[in-house]
Amino acid sequence: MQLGELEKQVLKYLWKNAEADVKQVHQAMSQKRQSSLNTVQSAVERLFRKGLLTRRKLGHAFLYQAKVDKEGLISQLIETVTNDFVEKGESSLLAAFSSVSSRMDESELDALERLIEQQRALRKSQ
Amino acid sequence: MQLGELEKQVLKYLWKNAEADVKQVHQAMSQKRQSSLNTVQSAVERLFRKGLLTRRKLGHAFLYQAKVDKEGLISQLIETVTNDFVEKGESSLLAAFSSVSSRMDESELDALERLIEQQRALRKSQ
DNA sequence: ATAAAAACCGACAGACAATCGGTTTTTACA
DNA sequence: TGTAAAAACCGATTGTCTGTCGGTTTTTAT
Repeated sequence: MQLGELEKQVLKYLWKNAEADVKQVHQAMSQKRQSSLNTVQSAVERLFRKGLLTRRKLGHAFLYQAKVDKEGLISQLIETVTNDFVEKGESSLLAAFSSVSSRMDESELDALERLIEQQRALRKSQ
Repeated sequence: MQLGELEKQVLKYLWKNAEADVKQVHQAMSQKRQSSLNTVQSAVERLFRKGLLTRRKLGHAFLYQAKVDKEGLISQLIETVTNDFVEKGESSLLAAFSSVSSRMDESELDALERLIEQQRALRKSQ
């Protein structure tokens, strides 16, 4: 999946603000760029068509909401860019990890290990 | 960085075959697609301009070689797709990891942990 | 010197994001 | 219930990037 700059900004906004209509998104975007309302409308609709947003009608406007969270999207993007380089049968996420691990320094490896433990603890408790 | 299908295939070929000229690459590509020699030439040059290949003249042809290995490229791609979603100061690689870890199952977590240990062992021995 | 081989140049088509003007649809309410 | 305003939707344009090649220039072996 291919995301443009404006689309990413919209997503980031919707991760911080649970629901918003196009007007609000446009308002927020105008901090960083001066896109017209229509431009923002297009970007939001593109994201909706891509399945990254949900929406519901409230009054006369749609309220849009992020359908995937940041972590989910990043995972998805990683799988996308990784997939083509992974033999079938192999987990592309794991392959990605092994690609990256050699580029990490000691402290990052430590942090990563802690992450794994955290993840395990989280599962035990549920 | 944005890579097309043909470009990816060229890279994969050059990872398996240390050095090759355009003719050889074209030869290899013709297994999977019937691009003209010129088309392959363009793709190879684009990769060269992107800094993903090196080359040296041998006889009357350039011999091209992958400059990054598969792991390096994947890391780079992950950083690219991740960067925009990561607060500055935060390691985007680590952020990517934490995004993905919650999508992994037990066995993948185990495998990941083994990878970390492997990585550490590798470092101690060098 | 020259012919063959390879590199290089330029052009075009097809995706896709950003952009926005203009039209249609919807809805609140006078 | 007719209408104005708001929002959605449509269509067109621009710019970037990949795939695609034809044609020209450069290089090199003989």
